Amino acid sequence: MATPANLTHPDRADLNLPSVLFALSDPDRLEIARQLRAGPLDMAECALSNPDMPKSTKSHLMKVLREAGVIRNEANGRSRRLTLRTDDLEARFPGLLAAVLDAPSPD
Amino acid sequence: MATPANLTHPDRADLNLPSVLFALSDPDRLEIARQLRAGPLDMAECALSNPDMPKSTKSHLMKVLREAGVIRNEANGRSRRLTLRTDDLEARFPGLLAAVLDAPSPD
DNA sequence: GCCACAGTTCGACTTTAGTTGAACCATCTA
DNA sequence: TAGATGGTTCAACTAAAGTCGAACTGTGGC
Repeated sequence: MATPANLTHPDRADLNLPSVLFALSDPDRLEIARQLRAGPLDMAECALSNPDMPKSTKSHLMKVLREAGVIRNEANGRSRRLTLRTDDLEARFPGLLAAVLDAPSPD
Repeated sequence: MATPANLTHPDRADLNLPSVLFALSDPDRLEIARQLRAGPLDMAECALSNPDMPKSTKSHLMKVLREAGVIRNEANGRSRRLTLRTDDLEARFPGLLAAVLDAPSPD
């Protein structure tokens, strides 16, 4: 199996619209994407609605975003560097990311 | 219960981003939204990937789109008139609908 | 080396979403 | 007003997604 240190990421050409929309259709995952808009963050810096969320659950959220191609998740010392795949998403789905992240939510 | 003839639709102000993204994250539902882009259609005119889909399943797809506020579903004689809520979506989530419907999909 | 740390993965479980036949409800037509 | 038509709703089931403790892995500090 893939070692935890080397996670797989879909190629830009393989980004799939339904998967991206699904990944962003969860309030927690959407919030993560919004936080990453200003630049990469280490995983521990990513604040969620529920600060007591178990790390396995948080890791799962990241997995869904990563497998959809919304974020990159790379080893960074003992931590994890999370990066929004802005360029890839813009190239494949022009205007989509901005429209989603700029949209009012929850209200 | 609400009679089949009078379905409820969320107000523009109540449109919720995660619900809209979720509704559009299914290939069949996305396809329906795309078909409605050119203008309203009667339900029977809406062609799906699987032409043998049971009507209860098709009705369910419409329900998800309607409850998310993506489409209107109104009585039209013995049929149903489906309308994309373009203006409401644009007002609440500017650029989102166009970005989604213009995006390449499945490839 | 050993240990603490930050995160991933696994496995079992709960929850939510999708699927479908059957019953039902309006509407149109004869 | 009876029957056919086009759809919704219900109920029961299947499938998929979320949750989270426990075990595991790579890294850094001592």
